[in-house]
Amino acid sequence: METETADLTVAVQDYLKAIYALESSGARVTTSALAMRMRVRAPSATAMTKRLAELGLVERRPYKGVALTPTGRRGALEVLRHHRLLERYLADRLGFSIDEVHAEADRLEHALSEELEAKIDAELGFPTHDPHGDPIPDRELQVRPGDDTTLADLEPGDPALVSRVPDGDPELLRYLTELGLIPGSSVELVAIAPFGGPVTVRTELGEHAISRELALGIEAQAG
Amino acid sequence: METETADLTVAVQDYLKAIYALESSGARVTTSALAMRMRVRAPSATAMTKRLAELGLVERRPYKGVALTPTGRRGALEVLRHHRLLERYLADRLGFSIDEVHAEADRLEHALSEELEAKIDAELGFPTHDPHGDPIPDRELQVRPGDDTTLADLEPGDPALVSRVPDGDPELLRYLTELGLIPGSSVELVAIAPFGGPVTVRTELGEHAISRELALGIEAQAG
DNA sequence: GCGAAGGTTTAGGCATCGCTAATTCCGATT
DNA sequence: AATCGGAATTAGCGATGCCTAAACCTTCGC
Repeated sequence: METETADLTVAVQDYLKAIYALESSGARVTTSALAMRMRVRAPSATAMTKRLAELGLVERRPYKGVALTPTGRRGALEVLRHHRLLERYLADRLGFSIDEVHAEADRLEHALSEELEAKIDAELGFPTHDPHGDPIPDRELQVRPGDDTTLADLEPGDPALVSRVPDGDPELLRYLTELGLIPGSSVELVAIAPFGGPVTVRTELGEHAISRELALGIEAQAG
Repeated sequence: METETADLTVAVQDYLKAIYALESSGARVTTSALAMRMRVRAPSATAMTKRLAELGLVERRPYKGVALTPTGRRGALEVLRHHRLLERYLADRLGFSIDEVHAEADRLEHALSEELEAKIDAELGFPTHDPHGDPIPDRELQVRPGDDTTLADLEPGDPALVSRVPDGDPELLRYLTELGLIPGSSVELVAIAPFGGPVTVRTELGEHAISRELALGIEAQAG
């Protein structure tokens, strides 16, 4: 009897998602990082990593951190697929804006059956990316990697298209919407100030200066 | 600070829904009836009715049963509205069949935000009934009453339209689908056998005999 | 190499929601 | 009116998942 993702509690699924995200960002998955992301105290995170280890979902090294097992990774990707498909659906079919979809999807993702997942996938024409530009794992849970070119990597004057923005912060997403810096928008680098200074870009909505860190969080590709 | 439906736990919302259904069916809401419907043991139901009473959602008379307070009824109707709107949406927009929508909606109803509820409602054109013919409480949580005419109340030869079928039992709903006895189908009473015997009806899919009890569970109106 | 600082874990609790076993209550029958 | 059967409740427990307080480990700076 295999552990089915559907049988995992909501909390377990949320932790898997968080651990996957932390692993993806390259950092070691420490108790404190996990607790921070889950908005939970450290002892709660410790307790949960023990449970995850018992369930065979993570490899746990006390005082060092955790790493997803293949089973754990599969669970995380399943939840991620649900989440991103829902975001795409809410944006395309129900008129939600890019800053609203994340919170809605967080609520719905755990209540999605495999049948509904499949129907939504088909109805949308098997989309590959969510409204923030994050890749949607396919039915085999394969994820296409992004190409990692950020606004700060562009050459001045080269036309490009925004392909990915940070998800999860509605304030930021509303700000980026005002700037015309959401996936699909055309953008052109104007200047990058030295010494880690701001990055100036021109979009359909005008010229804007944004911080270097923000620019590094926005991906774009030539086009 | 009022108790918001959204703050109620999933279990509490499910109990409210069950109590509302039992009250609607006219029966006294006893511990055992509630436990049966919730697929839970009696002591669990007792414990929960205590919690509901503390939350001001039911009036509890030990050894007698419970009755929803106005607040409790509001909570139940809110969940019911979510449930039936979702059923309508799943059937109309995602191609689910009438026997599948109930289980899906049961999972999704607790994860529905007020915003998503409103968008679905508008997208569907403010529907008044779910696919089984059950009325959807409107935004003010008002429920239009059905007119209670069942197949067994028809006069032989009178044309009628099926308006409501029992929800929740997929097997039964597949059977009714095969018979052409789902909401919107035209139907005509052929005969009612005496002594509580079967009821024979003609639908677009032919002539069928069904039990008296089932006929009493299917509503139809002249047309 | 040692000790302080900070991150991690253990210990002990609380809320929710289910269970079984045992007890109590209600009402119907005699 | 007493009794008996079935329904309802109480008692006590387990799993999940959060918390605070206290103890513990690791590591970094000296």
